[in-house]
Amino acid sequence: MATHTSNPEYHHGNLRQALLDAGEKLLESVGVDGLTLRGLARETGVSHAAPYRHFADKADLLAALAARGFDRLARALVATAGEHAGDPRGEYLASCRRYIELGRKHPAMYRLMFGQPQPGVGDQPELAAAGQAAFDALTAAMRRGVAAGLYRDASIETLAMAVWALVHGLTELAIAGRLGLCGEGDAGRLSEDACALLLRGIGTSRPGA
Amino acid sequence: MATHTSNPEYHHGNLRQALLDAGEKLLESVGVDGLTLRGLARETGVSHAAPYRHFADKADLLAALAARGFDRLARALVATAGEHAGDPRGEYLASCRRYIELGRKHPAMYRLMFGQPQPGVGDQPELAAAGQAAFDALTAAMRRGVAAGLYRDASIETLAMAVWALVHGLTELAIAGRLGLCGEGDAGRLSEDACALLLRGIGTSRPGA
DNA sequence: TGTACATCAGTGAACGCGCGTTCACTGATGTAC
DNA sequence: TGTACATCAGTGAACGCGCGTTCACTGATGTAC
Repeated sequence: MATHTSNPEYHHGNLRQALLDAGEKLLESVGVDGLTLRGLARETGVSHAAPYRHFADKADLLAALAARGFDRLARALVATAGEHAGDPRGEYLASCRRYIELGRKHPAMYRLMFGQPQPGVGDQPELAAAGQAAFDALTAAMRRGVAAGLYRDASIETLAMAVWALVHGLTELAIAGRLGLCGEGDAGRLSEDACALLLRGIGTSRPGA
Repeated sequence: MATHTSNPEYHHGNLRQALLDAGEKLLESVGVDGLTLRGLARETGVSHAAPYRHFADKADLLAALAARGFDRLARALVATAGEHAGDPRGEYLASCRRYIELGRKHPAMYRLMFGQPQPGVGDQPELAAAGQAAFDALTAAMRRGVAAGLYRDASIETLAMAVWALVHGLTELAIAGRLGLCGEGDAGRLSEDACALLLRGIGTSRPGA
């Protein structure tokens, strides 16, 4: 029952979490392709064999990392919903903004989540569940919008996928440095405008036009 | 002036093209991460040092490969425009469809084009030009639509980026196997509907609603 | 038409590298008595 | 409270691997005379 923090050298106590924390940091500094199990152990101050106590192999570690990313995304969407209860239009715009910001802030993590950098990553049930939860958060938001009469009567799946694809595309293009190729290029404004245009398309109202 | 095809064993004649051809094939069978210079040489039936006659290093080869992808994309968009001259709405829908199909057919190539798999790939001017050409094709299409009164008076950049982000997002999600998570999941129909919804948002007309 | 030579495109041996993974081990921890 | 022991988490040496890249070379080609 005693806490495990007595000796920070040996019997680390929470190596699994520490590895995932370091993994997120390394991911951003060195990219998905540069992330190695050995580098991760180095960063964590542990022998290169230690991670194998907590992860079956590299793909397993990567999947756990990606699952973390989806968790964070889902939580961000749920939080945004809470901040805009009863205002589905505000929720829509804020959710889009938040989604894109999150991806741009952690580009390597975002790409890990949606890439299949290593064969086998997709097989992990923990990862699949986390991804599904993030999509469910988005679907729930669309459902609220339909109930409130914000969106027209297309199927929820179609609405959710259209929105997801747009914000995903904006995020990926921003990460790739291709948002605003024409020069003026305020990527943030472009994203906002694009999301507003889609809202016009999926919405019932005819705001200012 | 004589053709170089006399001896297929030595003095290959067109190794550069052959390497790029093999590169496209390998890309699809083995993925970006699995593509190696040595594997490429093997596939082409040439020693592993031979590619260095034609490419400075691996990043250079990858950049040339990605440039090819953008070339094809640009040409597909231009061809689609030709097939729908005077019908901007038809052009919009056909272009979206064609874009997504092309990406789904060559997922690894598509990801190479928009990823930064190796540091330095983005520095290649040939690649930058090819990417710009593809985007220009899309921008030109939007300009025609505005001239024809199809789209409202948002800036061309905003219109083009909104469309690009949506088709890019749809393509990436499809590649990642995340289009149609809800089960019914006809990814093709979802894509069509999403593009039509955006058209409603960017368009001037109020078709059937 | 024939020979000498410069040029060019490939060859194959070799380099060093860091990786993922395994394995026998050892040090720390907590529990049973 | 004190000792014996099972369990667990980490260590460090070792494995084989395939990679990107270099280099001195050789075989083929085309041109000058």
